[in-house]
Amino acid sequence: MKSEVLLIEDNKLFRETLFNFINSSDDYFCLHAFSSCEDAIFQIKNDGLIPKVILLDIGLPGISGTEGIKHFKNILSDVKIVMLTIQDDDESVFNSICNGASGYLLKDSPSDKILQSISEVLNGGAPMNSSIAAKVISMFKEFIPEQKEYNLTEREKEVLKFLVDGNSKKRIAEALFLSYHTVDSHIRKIYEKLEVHSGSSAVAKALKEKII
Amino acid sequence: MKSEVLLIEDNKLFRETLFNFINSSDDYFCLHAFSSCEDAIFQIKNDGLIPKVILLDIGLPGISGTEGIKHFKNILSDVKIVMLTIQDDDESVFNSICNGASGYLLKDSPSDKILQSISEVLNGGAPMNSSIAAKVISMFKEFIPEQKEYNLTEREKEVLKFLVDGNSKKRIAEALFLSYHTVDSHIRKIYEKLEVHSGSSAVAKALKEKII
DNA sequence: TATAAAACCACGTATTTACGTTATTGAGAC
DNA sequence: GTCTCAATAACGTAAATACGTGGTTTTATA
Repeated sequence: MKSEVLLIEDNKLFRETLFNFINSSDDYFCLHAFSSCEDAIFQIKNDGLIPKVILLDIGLPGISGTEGIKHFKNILSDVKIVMLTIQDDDESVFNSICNGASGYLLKDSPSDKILQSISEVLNGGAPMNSSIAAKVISMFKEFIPEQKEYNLTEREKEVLKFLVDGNSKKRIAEALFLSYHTVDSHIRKIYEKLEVHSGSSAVAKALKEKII
Repeated sequence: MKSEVLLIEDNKLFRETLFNFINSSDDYFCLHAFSSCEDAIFQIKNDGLIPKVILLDIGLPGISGTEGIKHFKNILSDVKIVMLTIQDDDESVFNSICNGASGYLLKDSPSDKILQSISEVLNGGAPMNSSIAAKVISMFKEFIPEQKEYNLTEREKEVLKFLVDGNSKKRIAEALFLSYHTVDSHIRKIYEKLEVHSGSSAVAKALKEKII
């Protein structure tokens, strides 16, 4: 049985071309093609459409593609979303990922790529070309701070974890079967090495710099 | 002029096959193929090889591919690295990205994909198949926790920021020209809303869930 | 085998925190 | 026009914290 694909694209020519192309394929059919998220959301809610895949233009008037993802994920929990994008809109690609899009298809992709992408998202993949992938990697890399080395010992890291989890010295001592004083002295060492003077600061540093 | 590609792969058959294949191509040549990072590093340092691209097996004895990236990036600042990988080693893929690899090539990729990947990394892309891309996205998504809504007021968020920066109530009061008691009462509200009972816990929650 | 480092423990104390309770003022909601 | 909530402020206290200063034992490692 063919899987239903839903298309949302404001450019009439592109929409109709893509619509016809998908319907001429062996594996997919496209019952509806909309020019806005609003229209699509309305129809999904009223007619109970349950598409497997949505091809969603990233730059739409009204509710943008990026925003639309959230709505569609909300009303169609299992739907896979492939963004239709042009090169060079990092911010949108990033936000689309955050909102739960699966794939990224350049609007000028050859038509076989389009069917291939649909098939790939249905198999749990995240199709995107290498240039978009490079952007994704570079954007996400900013979220992974490279950690400085504070030369914490294993024990100190262990205690620090407990601190991060909000435990008091007393509780840590109990959990590790140690005297309160020992925990206290470990924490002093931690403060010294991290150059802080309070538990909160230690926790902040541990989390910000991914020490733990 | 052909671009030099360096190959590091411990499986003899695969190494030689790939070596010959690349050398039969129009655009690239492979002067050297090594079976370990150690060998490659030694030769690069001694013979002054300056490859443009390194095809690097992820699972190598001795210095692993993942670790090797750091060495190669160190001695060859402009080199692009494409990892040769088998499916299902999330951890390695993730670490490779962190260490600066650009592309990911499945070992069973068709040979034209190999040349295409080399060309793509040389053009700044990050070639990878959709299944690896899906893994990359899901791994990185863990670094972007979606924030719950705790309904902190602007003032409370402001105070929380100061807490995260390691300030005591007294200092916060001074900084915001407030009475100690006011700050204290803001912090109580924050604790209540975040459901915590200490500054450390509030800081941890603020950072972990990107409230701030 | 010296010797450094880590892990363990203790006493004391000034300071800070967490939290119970109460209260005034102003802005926006209904 | 009342009512809720944010923001401000205060008093008190038990508990926890940060840190000075001391010590022992174990474990690498030079």
